[in-house]
Amino acid sequence: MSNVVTRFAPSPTGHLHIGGARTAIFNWLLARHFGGRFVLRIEDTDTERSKQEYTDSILASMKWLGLDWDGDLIYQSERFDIYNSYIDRLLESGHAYWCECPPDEVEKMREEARAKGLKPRYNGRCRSRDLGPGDGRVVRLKAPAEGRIVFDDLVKGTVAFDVAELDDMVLRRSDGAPTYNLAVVVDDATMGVTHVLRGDDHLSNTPKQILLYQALGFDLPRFGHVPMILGPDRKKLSKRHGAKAVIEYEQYGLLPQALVNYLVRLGWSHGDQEIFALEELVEKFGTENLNSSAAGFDPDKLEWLNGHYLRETSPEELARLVLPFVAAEGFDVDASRLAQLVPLFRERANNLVELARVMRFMLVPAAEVEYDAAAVAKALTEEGRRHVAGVREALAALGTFDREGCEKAIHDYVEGNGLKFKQVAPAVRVAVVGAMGGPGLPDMMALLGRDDVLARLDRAVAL
RNA sequence: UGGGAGGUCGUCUAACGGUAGGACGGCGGACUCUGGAUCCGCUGGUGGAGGUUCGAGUCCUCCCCUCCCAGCCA
Repeated sequence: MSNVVTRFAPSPTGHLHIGGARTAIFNWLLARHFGGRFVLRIEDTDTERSKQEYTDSILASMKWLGLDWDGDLIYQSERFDIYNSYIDRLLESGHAYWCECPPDEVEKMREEARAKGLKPRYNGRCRSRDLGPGDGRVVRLKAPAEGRIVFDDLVKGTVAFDVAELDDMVLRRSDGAPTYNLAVVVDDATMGVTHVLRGDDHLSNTPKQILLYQALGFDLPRFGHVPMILGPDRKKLSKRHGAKAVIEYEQYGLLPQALVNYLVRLGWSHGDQEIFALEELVEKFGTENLNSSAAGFDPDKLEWLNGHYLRETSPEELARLVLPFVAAEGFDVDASRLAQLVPLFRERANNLVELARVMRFMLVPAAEVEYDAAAVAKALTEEGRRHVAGVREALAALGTFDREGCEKAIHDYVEGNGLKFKQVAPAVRVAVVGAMGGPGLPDMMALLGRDDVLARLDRAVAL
């Protein structure tokens, strides 16, 4: 057992989005690569915004992605006593103090600083007043007056901050609840977390947290700050860029391995390789090739990758996966039937919703086939219907109704009438499936069976 | 405004200071029914200006642009 411990610490204030998912994947891979532990911790210290429905959604998405965690799920809201005991220690050792300045007064200090072109922050008014506990009071860190904090970031290299830039952040709110920076330090230290991979929106929090590590006498973990995911236009990612929550990708018919592969490749590389199985990622992943510049989300590449995985999945597995999507279209089909269909149809879809859709004409009875008007106008002319009738007779006479037989029957009609396949096939195709597109005609016929095909051809002739 | 992080084809990502390549996308071709599959080809880039060097995407300086932080949110 390695001593590497990583964690993913989402706040249940929304569904898991791709930025968070990528962070989770990176941490999971690092732990698994080194045979270490991966901890899942729900950071619900903001009791107003945290919701159980989001916790449930996040857990479901983690499971869908295949990111299993070690040990019990941890909720910060259950550990307030622990955090507060550490805050008390900081008070005793002189690293923290009580402050009675209310939020609106602190905001005035910020405005004054802004007016002077300085950083907007708390000005330290209660710092030397030696106040004790009291209603409405908070506890603040007594940050050092001077110095530099330098650390070696796994992604960004050496990063330095001047302590003078930090203010005396709140550690305990006036309602007694601990704040994020205190809780995260206490948790990571007491859980033995060795590596903290997170978004670089927390880069500026790192010097504050290092001050806490030092004041509490904890060993520092290795920090790695991965860039935010942007839109393709390099602006902050939003829905207008096509970004969705993980649960929405699941509903959209994405395969988890495609999303994992795509997100890993968005900020990490292993030479020119694009496709990675999960086991391969576990084997090859490391922090060395994590990219320090922000990447833009590309829905087209994600779509292409998902199509690749659709084609790589076994027919039986794919049938099982697409079954709920077929059911959502209103069809009652068993998985063994779908396992026959999906090898043909997966070439024409890039996600499970599409796969269910492109197969639909194979799932309805002959009498309910919907005809595409443009296709009918183009192919089922009088001449076209004559061809359909002729092919119908050849098919009816077949001894064995299989793919080869169907192909031969069409060819026999074609050659017997001095025609070309392409003069006959479009009409037959529209007659059988109602549209111009789709897999090979003989293949589909064989899967529909003689009676169904003849009924479809008869119906088209009668149009 | 102050602090921090970044900038290679449209997007992702390679390139010991030594030939800027791969993938997706786009365009074209092949595939003797259709084609969202498959195969082949083309297109397309180092933000700008200086400097160091035999040689710079790579090192240095300035300018420009983007992102993040500056809640008693996380």
